[in-house]
Order: sequence, then C-alpha cells, then structure tokens
Amino acid sequence: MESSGENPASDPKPESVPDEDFGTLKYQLLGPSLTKAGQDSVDQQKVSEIIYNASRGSKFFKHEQDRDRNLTLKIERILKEKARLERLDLSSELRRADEYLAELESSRELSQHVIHVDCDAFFAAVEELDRPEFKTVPMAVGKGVLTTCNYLARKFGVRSGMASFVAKKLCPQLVLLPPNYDKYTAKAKEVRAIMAEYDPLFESASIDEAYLNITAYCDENHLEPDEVVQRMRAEILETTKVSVSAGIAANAKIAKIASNLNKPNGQFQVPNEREAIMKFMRDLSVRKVNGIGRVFERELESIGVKKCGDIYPHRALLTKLFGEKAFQFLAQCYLGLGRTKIEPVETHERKSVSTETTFHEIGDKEELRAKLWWAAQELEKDMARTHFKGRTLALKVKLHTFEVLTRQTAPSRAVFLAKDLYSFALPMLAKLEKDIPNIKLRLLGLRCSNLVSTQKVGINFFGVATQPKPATEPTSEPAPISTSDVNVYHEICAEEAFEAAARQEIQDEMNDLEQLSQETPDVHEPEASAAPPVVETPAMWDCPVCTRPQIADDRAFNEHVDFCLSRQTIREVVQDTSEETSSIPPNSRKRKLPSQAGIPEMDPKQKRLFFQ
DNA sequence: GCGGATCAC
DNA sequence: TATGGTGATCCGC
Repeated sequence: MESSGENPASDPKPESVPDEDFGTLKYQLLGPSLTKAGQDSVDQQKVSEIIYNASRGSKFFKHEQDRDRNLTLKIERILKEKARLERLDLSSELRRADEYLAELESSRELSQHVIHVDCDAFFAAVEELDRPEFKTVPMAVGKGVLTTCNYLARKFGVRSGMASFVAKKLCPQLVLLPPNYDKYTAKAKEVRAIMAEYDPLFESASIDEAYLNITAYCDENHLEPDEVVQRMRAEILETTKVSVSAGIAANAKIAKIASNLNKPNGQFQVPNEREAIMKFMRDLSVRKVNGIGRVFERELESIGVKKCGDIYPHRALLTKLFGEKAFQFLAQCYLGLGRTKIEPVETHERKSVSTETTFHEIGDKEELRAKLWWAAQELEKDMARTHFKGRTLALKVKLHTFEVLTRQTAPSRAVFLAKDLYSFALPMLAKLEKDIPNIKLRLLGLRCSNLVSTQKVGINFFGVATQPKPATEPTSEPAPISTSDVNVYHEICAEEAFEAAARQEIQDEMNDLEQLSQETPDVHEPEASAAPPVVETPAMWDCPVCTRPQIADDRAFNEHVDFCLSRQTIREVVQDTSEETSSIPPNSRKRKLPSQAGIPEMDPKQKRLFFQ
C-alpha cells in the first residue's frame, strides 16, 4: 500500500551538517523498525534530525558512524565487482539462475492457507488494559530502550528499539512504563488459547506473534480464510481485549508481510494464485521481507534492487555478489515462495543458551570478574531450566566503544555449573585484558552451544538426542484437541517451580555479588556464600509520568500517576502530528530530578520464557 | 571450528 | 548523562 516515506536517502542535506554522506548514517540511526506500521504521517526528516542531534558526539554515534563507513566501503567493492562481472560472459550464470527458478516454480504450493497473527503494540496494549488512562497519551514500555510504544507515541516518531532518552526528545510528554513480562506472558497465553482452536499445531514465533495453518479449519467449517480470520480476530478481541492484525496467504513468508499491511486491528489477504502473488511481490520493497534488514537493503539498493520485482533482472549476478544462500533466498522472494509447514516451536531443536548484561563502563579487573561470576550463575540457571550442558562455551564482551568481541572454547567436558562456566570463561577474559590494554567493557555475556541434553528421559543408549517434546499449552483442559502423534508430556510445572525458585535466589545472588566484589573471587572455583541475610530495601516505584520515586503502595501510586497525567496538557497530544514534531521545545517540562541510583526497580528481572 | 556480522523480536 | 537481551544463521577464513 502506502510505503511512501520510507526511504530518506533522498534527504536534502541540511546546512548545519558538514559535507559528507550523512543520509545513510541518519537512516541507520533511525533504527530497524522504520518499516513498521504507524509511521506514515510522521515527518521522517524532522525525526531524523532530532535523533541525529541527540546522538551526535556519543560513543554510540561514533560506532554507528564507523559501521556506516564500513558498509559504504563494502558497497563500493560490491559495485566494482558488479562492473567486473558485467564485462564477462554471464550466460552460464544466467542459465543456472533460471534453472533454479524453474525448479522452485515447480515446487510452488497453493493449496494451504497460512496466516500470521501479530498483536498490535502488544506490551503497550496490555498495559492499557490495566490503566485505560494511558490509551489517550503517548506511552511506551521499556527501560534504556523501548520495547513497544502505542500508536499515539508513534505519531511523534517514537519507535521500538529507540533509546528512551531519544524518545523523550521526540515526545517530551511520553509516558514510560517499566516492562512487566509476567503480565505479557499471561496475556499471550490467553491469546494462544484462542488460536489453538483454529490450529492446535500453531507456531508461536514470539511472545506476540504466531503462524497458523487454517486449511483444515476452513474445510471443516466450510468457510473462506478471510472469514475465519475475521472470526478469530473478533474472538481474540472479545475475550482477551487485545487487538491483533493478520496476514492471510499461501505461505508463511507472504502471510508475515501481509500482517503488517493493515495494522492495527486489520487483516490483509493475498490470494492463493500465482499471478496475484507475483504481482504482490513485484512492487514490494525488499525491506518488507523478513530476513532483509537495513544492511542488506542498502547493498541491494546499490545494485538497483529496491523491490522484489527487481530481483529477476539481476538474477545472474546475485550468487557472485552475495553468495549462494542469498541468491536462493532472493529467488524465493521474487517468486513469493515460502514454507507452508507450520509446527509448534517445541519441535524445534535449541542450539544455544546464553545470557548477557549491559552495565556502566567497567575497566576494573575485580569488578569484571564479579560480572563474569554473575553471568555464570545466570547461565547455570538457564541451563538448568532448559536441561542442557554445553560442549562449547563462548564469552562475549562489548567494549566501551560498542565494538563487540567473542571468544569461544571447548571445555574438557560439557559444562553447566556456574563454577565451571566461570573457570573456563575466565582465561578468555584474561587474555582479552592482556591483548587489549586498558580494556573497558559495557557488556559481558556467556553462551553455551553444542548442547547436550541432561533430561533423564530423552537420552537413549547412544546418546542421540531423542527429547520428549511438550505438545500443547498446559491448559486446565486435558488435551483439548487430539494431536495424534505428538505426546502430551511435560515438566511445565517443574519449570514454573524453577522459575519461582530462581526469582527467590536473586536477592541471594546480589548478596553474593556484593561479597565477591569485596573479596575477589579466585581464579579457581569461586564459592557461593551461604544463606546471606535479606537486605531490607525501601520499596519505591518510579512514576512513569514524572519519573519521581513514589512509595510502592498500589493505591497511592495509582493516584499519584493519575494526578501527574491530569497535569499533562492533553491537547499536546491531540495535535496534527505531521508538522508538530518540529515544535517540540528544547527543554519543555519541569522534571529534572535527583538521580535514582540505588532505588530498586519496580519489576523483577526481565526473563524471556521461551517455551511457554 | 572460530569470530564477525546481520537479523528478528 | 544516556542506545537491550536471546537466539539463529551465514560468511570468510
């Protein structure tokens, strides 16, 4: 449909910036979710300026600049290579490409009805259910960066993935809520319960997205796919009070794209006909395709591929320029092909388990060891929860410059205990410290891969992974719809118990950490301290509107928030947004307050529950 | 197999 | 002042 204002490469350069190609950099700074819905009426150029000015001079900005320069260089190489190739005889490459296209075409599947369902501004929508006042003001969920924002906030150019201080510059009256993942998980469960009625083997793509194959449902109920989806969306809205958007198509790839076209609270169907599909793809920006991000978009654009239809005339070059996999992927995009097999996530095999955290710049070796020990303990918990050991252990660090480095090792045995994770990771950290003088980190993480299951049941005689897979949600109903071959088995309860226990441990671990940072963990097996006293902390929550800490009492807190909201001039919000983003005063509001250091967060640690 | 990069959410 | 965490995949060496 629209998709007009999405390529700011045509920015006329403002006078204030020096003469270099800042167009691409600004585009980069706009963030990854530019193509998302809700941005159509926004003046991207003004937004871009504000973001640019908010970021300028920071280490983050310098890093983005570096990346942008490198990409520009890479693109120059691509263009040189393209020019070289075009002087050669490409007929055999062309033939090869056409053969592959023909082969793909012969496998085209049009008999299935696949849908992609996507909750609209999910986290924000869930928060609005609890606090309807937030429906009428621009609001976002997130801490350092936003995970979601409502549609009112999007009118200001606010987007998910954006640093919250940048968002505040774009929209000073933005209400910022801390995320509450347990709440979203619970709501997601309600939504999934309904989706299961339409396809018991639906596939959760994330907490707020799913793929369903509704072919059987359509047949059994003598309904057209769009009728089924209307019905399902209405049912979801009715019973869970969150709205969803959906795409209906012959395969998952097109359904995913289509679900974005009538957001929010809408649906879009691409008919199961070859011609309709080809036409749909022909005019579709490649960026809309799942898997083509900002970098690949720029690379493709440089050789003249903006829309999926542009892929065809370049087919002979793609393998040489971008590799075989990329060619195959693009060929499928051109033809509008994608998978039709939809299956529960539980049937996917996990490849890695990891944890990482960002912190203030740290150069002190003791402090870094404490962070490593913390990461090791976190990873141990995740390894226990997922029932794995790892034969490979990787250390990830992000320098204060935002440069990311990873180092990995194959321990002598599969590891999962914190003390082993720590002691095998420490030498890698030490080597980095040695190789990079004056190293300062802003992130540290650990990852286990090459996984070995530790589940009692699934390990057969030869050690081959034959894991029992949970099939359905742990609903109160005993196996709602028979799913024939999939076993309904699982340790969901065990997992939940583990999560609860894990939460209780957090306080303990903070105490461990404190001790460690004083005592200095040894290079060998650090010990966890036993039964530390519970630290009494003052219970305070930050007001999402004025950001001041408030006594953590539900009623008093809510009253305070309402009061703050009422002080916000609502008319600020109901403006025509297309030009108003310019009139954001540089330093509009009161605020400016005491640092909140030491004040505990409102929510427990973020935790992504994967198979749930 | 390792390390860097990209991508999605 | 200040820019996330988890998991997957691909490429070049």
